[in-house]
Amino acid sequence: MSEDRWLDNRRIASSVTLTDVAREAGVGESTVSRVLRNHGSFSEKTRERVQSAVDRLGYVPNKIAGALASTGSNLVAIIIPSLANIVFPDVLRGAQNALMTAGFQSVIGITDYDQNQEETLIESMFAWRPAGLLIAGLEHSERAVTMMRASGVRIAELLDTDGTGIDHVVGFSSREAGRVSARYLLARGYRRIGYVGHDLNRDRRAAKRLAGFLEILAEAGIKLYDREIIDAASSIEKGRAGLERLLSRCPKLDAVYFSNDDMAMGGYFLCLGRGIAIPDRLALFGYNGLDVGQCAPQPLTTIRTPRVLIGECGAKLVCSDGPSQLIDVGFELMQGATA
Amino acid sequence: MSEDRWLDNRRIASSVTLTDVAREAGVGESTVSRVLRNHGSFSEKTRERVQSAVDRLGYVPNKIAGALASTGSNLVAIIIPSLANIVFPDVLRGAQNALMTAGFQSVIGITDYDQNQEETLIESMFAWRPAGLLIAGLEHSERAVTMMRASGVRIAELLDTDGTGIDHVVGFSSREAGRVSARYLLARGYRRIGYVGHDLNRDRRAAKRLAGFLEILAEAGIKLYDREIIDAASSIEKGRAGLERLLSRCPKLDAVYFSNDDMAMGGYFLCLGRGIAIPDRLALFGYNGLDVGQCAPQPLTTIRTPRVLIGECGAKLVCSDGPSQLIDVGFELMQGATA
DNA sequence: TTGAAAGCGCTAACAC
DNA sequence: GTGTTAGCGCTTTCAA
Repeated sequence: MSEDRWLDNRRIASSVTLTDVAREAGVGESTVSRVLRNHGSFSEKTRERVQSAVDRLGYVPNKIAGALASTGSNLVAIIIPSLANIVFPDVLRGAQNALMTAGFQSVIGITDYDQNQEETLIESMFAWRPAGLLIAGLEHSERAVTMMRASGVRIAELLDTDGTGIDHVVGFSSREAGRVSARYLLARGYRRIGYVGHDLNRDRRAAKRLAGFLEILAEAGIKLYDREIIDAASSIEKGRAGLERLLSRCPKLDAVYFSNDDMAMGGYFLCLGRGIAIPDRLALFGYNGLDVGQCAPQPLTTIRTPRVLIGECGAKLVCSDGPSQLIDVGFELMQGATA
Repeated sequence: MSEDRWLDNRRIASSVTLTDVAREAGVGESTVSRVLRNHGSFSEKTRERVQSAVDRLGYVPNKIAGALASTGSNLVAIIIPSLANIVFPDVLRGAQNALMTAGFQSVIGITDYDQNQEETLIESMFAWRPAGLLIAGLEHSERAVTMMRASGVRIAELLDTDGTGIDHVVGFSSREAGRVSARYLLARGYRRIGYVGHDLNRDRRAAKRLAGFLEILAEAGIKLYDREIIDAASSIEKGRAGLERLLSRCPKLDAVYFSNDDMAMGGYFLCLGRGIAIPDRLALFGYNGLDVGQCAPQPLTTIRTPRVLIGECGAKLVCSDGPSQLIDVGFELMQGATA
């Protein structure tokens, strides 16, 4: 250990340095560095001596120093709104998977759907000079956009293609998902259609879906029968409560469009409990294509979104250089038994 | 910008340094550092000049350099087996929340339930000299334990208390959860009890629950009627398939203990679809206390685990110094309508 | 209250 | 194939 370090109790264990290894192995520092990174040339004999010194000392390279010296880290920043909505763990999973494979590590931040928080996070992540940034959505504060542009860091904006991106964009059109849902319900003959949703000010993509949905209804000369918006994050319980309230106001509804599958499952459970016949008495339409909906006795009619794939694609783009890309991964309408 | 940097196109934008700020503000580097960290003394006038220079230049402090100089980062490593099982996003959520509040950033790693992978991750995270490490479970490879011990990094092992920890431990006894479940079913009079579970070699805590469950059955002189183990991660679909197979072998079962709520929901859906009366014809018992189970027409009888809390506690412990603690957060049996 | 200077542990020329 | 040396951008004494 570097002499004076013996005095510092707290850090003895973790402060074996490359210099120590070099001394132990009886070679120069740069030689150790070369061997460890397997870069440049050295003899087999040297590699063995270094390796054995590393093992003997229990040396763990200090990436902080490494990153500073080589101006570049293997960190990739990921910024998402929440972990409570399954969408984001799924995206994260795809991203993590691709990143680890490529030798990157992810630093994550949660905005709680708050643009100020997002701004703060971007700044503090950039302070680590990440190799890339994956971020949910296309809507950011002006300052956030400026920072991202100025950073020189590769960016991938995920989950949405309705708008303009900064660098890479991977997702699909939420508006179009809403449109497709509306066309489907209309084609099946439903006319007294209600909506049960959650906090649209925060979940911008849910708002876009509803906008697309209403657009098609309007084209068909139909207006939404009624809507029930819950001022909270989406959940099964909120979906149940929302539909309950909506039905008590409008018993004549023949179909309900939900802001996502969680909400729709709540509605489904309500109907099951009350003996409301699905889809004859009431049709239900969700969004996301979650397992829970697909395994129910009557699979939920919904739209499946390739969340894991989006994370993967974004991660790959950000790790490789090349021109900015816009990748529309699409979505798929799953005809179940609820609409 | 530092003169020679003008030549390096790729990094112009992000390479305003503290030196640049000092020059722009007409003060010394250490003064800028003090102002930025709000530490040490400086005049109000100076703070304004520095702040304005920072804004003008769009300076973002380089934490890599900062961490190297001060030997200490604000990074906390989090290592979990998976993101596909809701348990871990929940733990992560709790941890993230506490960490951000305390000014830390989290670097996450996924082991995919693989101890070698875990070992590799621990090593590469330690290379960033994190302030702490949150890791799921108490079972690690020998080398992993050695590295954790030697690192000097504060560790919190989460979700399990059945075993010996390295530093802090936050969780509850999985064995005891299994025992409580068995006692409950026995007390309700069930005797022909089956088990439907997922890959126990990988999910050690599920294995411990089953062990506790069997222990109580054995004490009562009862043996498990039959079991169906699916060699895959838990999911609603696998739960359904598992129960289906089990029932075809043992139509006389009167209760089934599932490895978790996902699996149990699959079983629940199977019964719903087949018109199997719950709990009279067949009782179902889960684990985790997920929303989906609690919102079903017949709430699932299960054990609620304080996942978010565990993440929070672990994070707080790791960020503050103090003696190693063992915190048993307990769990709660939720009597639903399925058993 | 402020500045100068010596590192933090590593990488990357550049000699040899 | 290997060692020497000059930084990377910051924090931290220590004087002034």
